[in-house]
Amino acid sequence: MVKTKAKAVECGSTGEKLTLPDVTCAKEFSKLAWAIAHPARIRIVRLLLSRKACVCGEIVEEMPLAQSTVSQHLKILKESGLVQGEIDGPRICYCINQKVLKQLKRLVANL
Amino acid sequence: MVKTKAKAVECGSTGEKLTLPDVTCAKEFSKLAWAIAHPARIRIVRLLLSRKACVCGEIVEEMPLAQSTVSQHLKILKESGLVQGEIDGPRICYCINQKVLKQLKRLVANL
DNA sequence: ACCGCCTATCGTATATCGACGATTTACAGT
DNA sequence: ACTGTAAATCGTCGATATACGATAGGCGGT
Repeated sequence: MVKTKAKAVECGSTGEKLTLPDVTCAKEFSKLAWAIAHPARIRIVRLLLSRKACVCGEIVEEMPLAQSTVSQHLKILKESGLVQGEIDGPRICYCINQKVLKQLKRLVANL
Repeated sequence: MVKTKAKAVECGSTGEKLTLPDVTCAKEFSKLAWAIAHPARIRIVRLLLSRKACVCGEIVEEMPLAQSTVSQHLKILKESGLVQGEIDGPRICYCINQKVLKQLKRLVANL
């Protein structure tokens, strides 16, 4: 049921203009927007960007939230594709997926 | 209870970089992201952008949703500031608030 | 003044989010 | 093999989102 879905989203990646107010990519777009539609997740994204990478524990320390809650937000971010986690020794190293972040920026910029 | 809240949000409007992964503006940002975190609302925004302005009835016709549901989404968009509605004769003319849209674009671009 | 159209709001049901503590799983080191 | 740490998952709860039909309000035209 988890399905992580790290599959690269194609929507808008070719740079076309998306002029149609169609259903086109609205779902993928909204999913990405959803990922940053919470203050805690925005903080996490900024944190990851400022440090390039981060283990979960560091994130927990920076936020006034329980570990399990942070883990939930990380899961949402991973499912959106914005964040990816690599097992790096004993811990898990989270980092921003620049490709997806760029896609999000492009989608918003093309609004 | 409606309160439209067209108040200009200051966050990021001066163009500073927002390097801190702080709580700064995370709430305002997430609120804007929230506004487009639903396929139907993205469609509405695109529709409004492609036509410059639009009455509610036209939007309802383009979407597979009940009129009351569309009205709800419009309310959310209005509360976020992204959309504003002006009473134009018998109907209500909705349009994008370019200032807020630009702010959203800036916030995302500065991620 | 009445009627019909357009939009907003109310009330309601269902689904999902957001938060937490408790538990389980994975891995490094002893 | 055992232990301890790190992270994910489970189970639960209240709050909120989403959707709809029904109803209320505003405005033009007859």
